[in-house]
Amino acid sequence: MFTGNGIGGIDGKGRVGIPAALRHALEKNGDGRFLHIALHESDPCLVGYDSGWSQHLRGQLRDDEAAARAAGQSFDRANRNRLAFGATVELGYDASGRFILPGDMRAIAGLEANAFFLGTGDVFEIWNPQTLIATPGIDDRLKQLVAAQIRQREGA
Amino acid sequence: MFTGNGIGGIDGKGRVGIPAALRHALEKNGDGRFLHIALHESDPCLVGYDSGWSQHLRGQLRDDEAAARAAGQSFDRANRNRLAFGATVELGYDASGRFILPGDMRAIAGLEANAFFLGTGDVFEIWNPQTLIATPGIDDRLKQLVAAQIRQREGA
DNA sequence: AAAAATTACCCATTGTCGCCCGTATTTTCC
DNA sequence: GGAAAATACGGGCGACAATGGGTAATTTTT
Repeated sequence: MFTGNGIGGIDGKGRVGIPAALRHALEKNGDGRFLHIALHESDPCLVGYDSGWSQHLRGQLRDDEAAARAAGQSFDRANRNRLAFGATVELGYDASGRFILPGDMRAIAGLEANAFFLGTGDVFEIWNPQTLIATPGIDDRLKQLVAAQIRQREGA
Repeated sequence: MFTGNGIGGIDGKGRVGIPAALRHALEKNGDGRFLHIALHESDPCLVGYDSGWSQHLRGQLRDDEAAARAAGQSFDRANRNRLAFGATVELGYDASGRFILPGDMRAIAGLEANAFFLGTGDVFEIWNPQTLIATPGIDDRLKQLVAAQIRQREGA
């Protein structure tokens, strides 16, 4: 379970630090120091999860296909798999919880100096804080939370 | 399992480099430095896989046919088999992961200077990046990934 | 059969990535 | 409040990925 939130810095070498709260959840369910990063379905951010959840996702994909077939519906396997496997990467992180994000993913999420990590239960999201604040439809209290953390970080 | 994606360059001698992420998957399941290349059944790209998967293909086709029958859809077995078994080649690649694509296959996929490799689970696809972006029905997020990688590669 | 082209294999260079260590700052616990 | 642990961050170094070029063996052509 991924709960809580936090800001991880991005250094000059492009290394992104995972806040401790979420890192502990990763190490609990995954094996080794690996995490999976995918594109978010609808919002301009990334999604992260452990290898255990990744296997769960694959099983779900299989079940979905079987269900669609049983119901006589069409199932676009090619495109589902392209997203599920192609637009997902497995990355290793070092002992202090930093991983290197591929440049293309970093560009899509618009990540620069800071990355805001947000636990959402099964997975967590990675945002550019400014982008989150600028995105409509997100609860104001959450935005205030992000703004406060940014202020605190830059104040110090 | 083929996951992730990447761009492999095509040099003046026609050698295509396999990105490391997918190459590792190849070496895990295949024996020796060989890969199988086939034509994609519906899209203007190529399909690649290891020698282990080539043995599973027969069963996969059977399952597909049964599923199509059950769903009341048509299934052109003759042509599926022609594609799956006739239009494939086994190629060797060198120690740094490069192979030489036969001219006809290269022409069909419209490959020029760059080849975009896309993992889709059991197999991976090889695209001309421009073609992928121009092909309808493919998720926008994937197209953004490709575009970002091309930009990054040519920017540097 | 000789010459030319093609292919497979090998070596060298460059740049990047992954891993490790040291250090400063914060948090926790006694 | 002080000690100890944990977190976060910067830098260095080795390994590997990517790319270019060269050479020998095989095939094709003349």
